[in-house]
Amino acid sequence: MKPRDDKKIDEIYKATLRLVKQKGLAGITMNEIAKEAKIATGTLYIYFKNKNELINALFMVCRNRSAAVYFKNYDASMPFKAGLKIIWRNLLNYRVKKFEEAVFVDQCFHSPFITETTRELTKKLFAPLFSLMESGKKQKLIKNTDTLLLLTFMAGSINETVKYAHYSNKKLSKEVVEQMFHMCWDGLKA
Amino acid sequence: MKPRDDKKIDEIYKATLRLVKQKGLAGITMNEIAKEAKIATGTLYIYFKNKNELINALFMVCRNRSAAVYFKNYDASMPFKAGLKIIWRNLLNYRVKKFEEAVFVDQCFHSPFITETTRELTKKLFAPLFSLMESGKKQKLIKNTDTLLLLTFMAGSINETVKYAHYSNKKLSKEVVEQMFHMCWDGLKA
Amino acid sequence: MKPRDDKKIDEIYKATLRLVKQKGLAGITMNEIAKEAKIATGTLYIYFKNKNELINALFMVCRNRSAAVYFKNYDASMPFKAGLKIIWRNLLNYRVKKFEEAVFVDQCFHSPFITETTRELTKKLFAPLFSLMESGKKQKLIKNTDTLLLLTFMAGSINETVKYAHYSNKKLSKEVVEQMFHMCWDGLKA
Amino acid sequence: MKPRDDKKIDEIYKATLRLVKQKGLAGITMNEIAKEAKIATGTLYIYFKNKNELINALFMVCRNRSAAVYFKNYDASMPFKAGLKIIWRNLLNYRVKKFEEAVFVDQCFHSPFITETTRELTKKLFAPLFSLMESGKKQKLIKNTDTLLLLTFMAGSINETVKYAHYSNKKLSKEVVEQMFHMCWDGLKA
DNA sequence: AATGAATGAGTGTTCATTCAT
DNA sequence: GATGAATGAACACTCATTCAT
Repeated sequence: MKPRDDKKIDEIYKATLRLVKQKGLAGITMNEIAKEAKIATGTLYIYFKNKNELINALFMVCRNRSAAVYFKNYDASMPFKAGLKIIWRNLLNYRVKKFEEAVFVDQCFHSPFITETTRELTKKLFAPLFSLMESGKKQKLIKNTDTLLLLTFMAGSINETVKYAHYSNKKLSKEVVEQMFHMCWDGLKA
Repeated sequence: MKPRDDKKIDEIYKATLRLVKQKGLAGITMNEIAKEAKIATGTLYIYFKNKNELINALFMVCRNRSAAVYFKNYDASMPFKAGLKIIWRNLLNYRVKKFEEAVFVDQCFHSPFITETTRELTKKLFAPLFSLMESGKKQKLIKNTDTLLLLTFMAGSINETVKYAHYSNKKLSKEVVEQMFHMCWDGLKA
Repeated sequence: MKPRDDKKIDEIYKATLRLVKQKGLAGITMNEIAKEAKIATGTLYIYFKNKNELINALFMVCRNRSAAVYFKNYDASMPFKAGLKIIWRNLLNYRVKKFEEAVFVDQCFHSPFITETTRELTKKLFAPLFSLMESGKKQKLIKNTDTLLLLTFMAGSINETVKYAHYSNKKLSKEVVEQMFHMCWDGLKA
Repeated sequence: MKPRDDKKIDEIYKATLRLVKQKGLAGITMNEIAKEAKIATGTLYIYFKNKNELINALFMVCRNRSAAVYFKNYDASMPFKAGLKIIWRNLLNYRVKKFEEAVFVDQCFHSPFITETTRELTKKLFAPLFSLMESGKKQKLIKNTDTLLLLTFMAGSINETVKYAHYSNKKLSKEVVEQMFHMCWDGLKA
């Protein structure tokens, strides 16, 4: 017997991400995904019930992966600014290194593929970041503003900057990254 | 091919924007657009050669409209911070009021519909904003960082915040808007 | 404007019947139906939402048509045997002349296409035949057996005979038809 | 290719009959058959070269089985009516007890699966019934009509009645069966 | 022999586009 | 110009069949 191959699932995911980056969610077909993943069309349907489920599954995988990465090297007992910088850097690194995943996730939010339940599950993943900000506020280190607004401010500047860097083919040098964090921190700090 | 029933063209645009917001670029068909615009499918093809051209035309319309709005009430002779605040507010207002347009434009960037030339045309529209930032840097009012990085920082926080507010059904109160600008300014300032 | 063409529906029906007779319900594809009806595949879907609805609609058309034919030249005031003979002959003629329809209807009963509601609607069409048998029983002209059993007996012999004649390429001569009715009548009569 | 695991072949046959009764020949797949028979898809192809051969083999099995049953307890030396009644009853019993087989065989006649040779083989099985009728005619006990017509008349009323009873969920009581034979006999007799 | 994953031609269905009215 | 029926290539998905284990 030929066992089900988990590597194949990964190939499918990779193929999908590559194609979405190239042509957007709007432009992908199941046939293309299969070809890109070097399997037959039918094989796709062994691993995923249909296109919808493939997209949703990949969406959740991306979200989970990113959440896992965000808190790498982070420890809740760190001083606030140090902890924030680590997470900030993780966020940036993730979006730079896994640019395709980031693009895919962004595209999904306004697509008919993502179900409401998938959308909601995603919120739960970022709780630790929320706590960090709350503690920053308590310590009067950052502005006493709505926590989600603070997070959005931080995320927004990262996301947009990474997009800009990617499409203008500029590498984010150490200096630029430091400048970026500097801007972000100045914006947040009390 | 393009007669002057501008009302009809506008209906088509509105219909498209409404649908893209609902279902994403991936999910709309020419038939749906026609139905939503209350015209026949064939009529669509009197006003636009094909789907591609419809999307591209609408993309350019949105970009032009937004560029026009960005510099409302702005005058290059204003003091830097006052000018910046006006533009900043215009940007925010545009994205809040014309949320559908913003979503559409964002979706287009990673779609097979937008041609490279359309993509490039869009850059030219924001020259005045570029100049403003340069002047701010000369006056040592803001950080001496790559101008595009500064712009991206500003735009990113606005975009993400508006999205957050929209999807969480929160209105951006005067206070919140002031706080947002405060964060942005603190981030930029020297 | 090109109006919707009722002739086309008829062409589709005819094509379907022809194909079902040739290859059975199991073997038909929408493409074949379209080709046989000399229209494009997509056109099929203007007139019928999907394969299921096409089959169901045709099923009902056949049943209605047959019900209409069964009672041609029949009048409830006729003497019982005369009336019965007319209906009997109508049944026979229908199944001979519209053999394709009869085959189609038979095939449908055990198919996944026919919905329960379609199946039930069909029962209502044969009420007059039911009344006739009841009256025959009251006049003690035919056996005092369950009416549906009498009807089934009559229908069964007709159906099977027509099939036999068709597949063995035998024409049902006047004499044979008389013999058949004779057998049927002898079977029914008290 | 065909090893002797007769149990497995039997399971496959049973599974097929069950499914055909449920969804018709049109609706079954090899996968479903395998699942219903509790074997792997590939195993199906060890026992049958392809779908066609499976259906044809099952068709022949059904025909042979039925032919065997038809003449149970029958002896050519019996008086005509007694012999006929035995066979008649066997036919009825078979179609009641093996309703699934009967449905399957009926469906096969108009399917692309059954080959012409299979169709022809089937005729040979009913020779004894043919002889019986001929002898009945010689003894002037039954009508002097085409023998196949007489047989068809008999078979038709049985088939249709069993279908009717099955789908209306009525059991055929001893009385009803007697009435049915009475009708059949009256129809046949000289 | 038995398994069920893998295949890809073929299915039902959709949809950008054309065309007769 | 306006309509919406007609088209057929292309899509999502299925399924008879094969094949590696």
